[in-house]
Amino acid sequence: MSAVMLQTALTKLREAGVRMTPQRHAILSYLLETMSHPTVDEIYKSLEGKFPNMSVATIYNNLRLFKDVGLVRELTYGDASSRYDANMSDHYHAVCIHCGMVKDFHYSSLTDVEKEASVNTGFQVTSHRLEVYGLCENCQIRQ
Amino acid sequence: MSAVMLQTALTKLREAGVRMTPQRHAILSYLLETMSHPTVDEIYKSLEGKFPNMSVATIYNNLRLFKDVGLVRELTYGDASSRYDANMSDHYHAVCIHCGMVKDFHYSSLTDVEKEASVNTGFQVTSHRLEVYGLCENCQIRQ
DNA sequence: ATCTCTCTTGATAATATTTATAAATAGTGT
DNA sequence: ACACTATTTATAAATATTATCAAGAGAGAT
Repeated sequence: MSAVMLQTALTKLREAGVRMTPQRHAILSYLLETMSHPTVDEIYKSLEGKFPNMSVATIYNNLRLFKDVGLVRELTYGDASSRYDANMSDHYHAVCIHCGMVKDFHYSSLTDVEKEASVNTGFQVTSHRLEVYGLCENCQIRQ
Repeated sequence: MSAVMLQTALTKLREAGVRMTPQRHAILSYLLETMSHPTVDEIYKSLEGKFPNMSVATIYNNLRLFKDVGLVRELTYGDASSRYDANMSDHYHAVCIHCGMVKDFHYSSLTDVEKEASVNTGFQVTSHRLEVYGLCENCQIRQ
């Protein structure tokens, strides 16, 4: 599964005229392998074994690139670090208010909300974001 | 309306044992008067006529206080400044992706989502956040 | 009205995340 | 292998927010 997704992503990048580099490849495959919605710092630490000299700027640059091409989604959390999700399928997130862990869940897409919001506000609505907050299973035990 | 809400808020603070100060009063009443979900900087600029020496730290401190007491809600947007909403009634937000403006809208509360998410993820869900993104009326014209 | 205790303010430094800059490096097509 | 250009690295800068602490000001007791 992951291997196929990586190939698809690489093709997409090639078609977009994006040059492939070892760092770029490593960041992308790490994102596709993990389900953990990592932060920049987590990616940095995970790859410093393979790339001891990699700059954090490289990670930021590539994540923005992947975002622009439509390969990853950025999840922002106020002043806390953003998290990055390479799972572009239709899903939502549950965020732990204690440890920050993010877990996926599915729910029938809220197309009604976008229509309703558009009528109500006059906005030309293009997307929405839904998250639930609470304690993850680990943090429930520890409290 | 606003006057009543201010009284209610002041009572709530007094009951919580919070000391009243001119700055605190000004920030709170400004938040209750405006419907614009202001940032810290906007609050700062709006009040510098009355309080030329007010520190931004004072605004941050008081907003956190109001948040803890349950008088305002913080809306976070990644690396951009947070916005603050003193309307604690049940509603959602439409955010303009061009100018950042936030407009309220109403929608039948998504209690189902929280239940579904809880079952799906094992989280003990306490709240949710829903936002729609798009172009506000002004920015639609200018594009 | 004044005293006193304690909380708050204001000024500034510190922290953290992200972006900008520029020289060195490395892809990729020819 | 060459040359052109994008990318990486290292570092500085920008931005938002929090921490620190001395000075100032509420509010209840006297």
